[in-house]
Amino acid sequence: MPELPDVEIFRRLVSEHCRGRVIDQATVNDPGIIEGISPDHLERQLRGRRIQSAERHGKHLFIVVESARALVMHFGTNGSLQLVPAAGTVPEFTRAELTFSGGDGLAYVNPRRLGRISLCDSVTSFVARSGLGPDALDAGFKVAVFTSILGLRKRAIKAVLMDQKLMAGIGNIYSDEVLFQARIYPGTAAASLARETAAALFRTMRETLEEAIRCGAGAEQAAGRLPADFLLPHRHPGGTCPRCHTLLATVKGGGRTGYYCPRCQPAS
DNA sequence: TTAAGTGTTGCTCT
DNA sequence: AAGAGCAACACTTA
Repeated sequence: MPELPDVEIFRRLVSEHCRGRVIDQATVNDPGIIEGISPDHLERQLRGRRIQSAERHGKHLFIVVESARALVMHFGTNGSLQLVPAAGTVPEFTRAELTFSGGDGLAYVNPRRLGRISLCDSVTSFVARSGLGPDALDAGFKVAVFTSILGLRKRAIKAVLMDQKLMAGIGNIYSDEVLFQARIYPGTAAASLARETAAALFRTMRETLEEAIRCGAGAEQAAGRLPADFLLPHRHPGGTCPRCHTLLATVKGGGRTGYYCPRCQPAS
């Protein structure tokens, strides 16, 4: 679930509720979730430090602390971030937790343990080291860059949108959503899209992601608040197109299933 | 009860 | 060398 819009919601949660707070204690409940640093070391690095800001690049969340280092979080397939009130108990599957001086805290919850937490020196160095492409929603990511990325690829447009090394933030769910909104068949070779079609896709991609964020993204309860023409709530076996009610079709690729409307997104 | 499914990594094969 | 396909990771839900 956590793709760009979902992680952006987490970022705003941290920015609104944790910025300026002093980390009283960092607790690692599951050492398997921590990468490149010992839980002990991580706890020592964070204790007593103030949270400066929350940033995001693609599906990665960065909680920047005053030492100028940042806690990097990836949520895997179903992780989330939840505020824990001072008197509250931590949610099930909490793998790590930050406790603030007021007694309340922030829980990193991840049932399937597919996510990762690490520490980095800066967002830019982490992004460079990981080889991540530009954030799909970054203001500096211009349409000309997008079209040139597509123009070089013979792969399916869906695979290109999901490739974090080409651009960061879009996964299986939102690649389906974006292509549905743009009315493009997911298996279309990226390079075969006309320049104007690619430019329109770029705009649709940004609008769709922004709209998802506006609606609260991710969480199941947000599904009801999404625009009526969103594919997301319908992308399951037996689901029908929110526009023309045609039975949705699926396309396999990269070990996952893509949903699309065979009528609105015909294969050319 | 079996299988699919959200993402990433790393490996093999073409 | 790009790109396709697969298994692995752990667990829930249909």
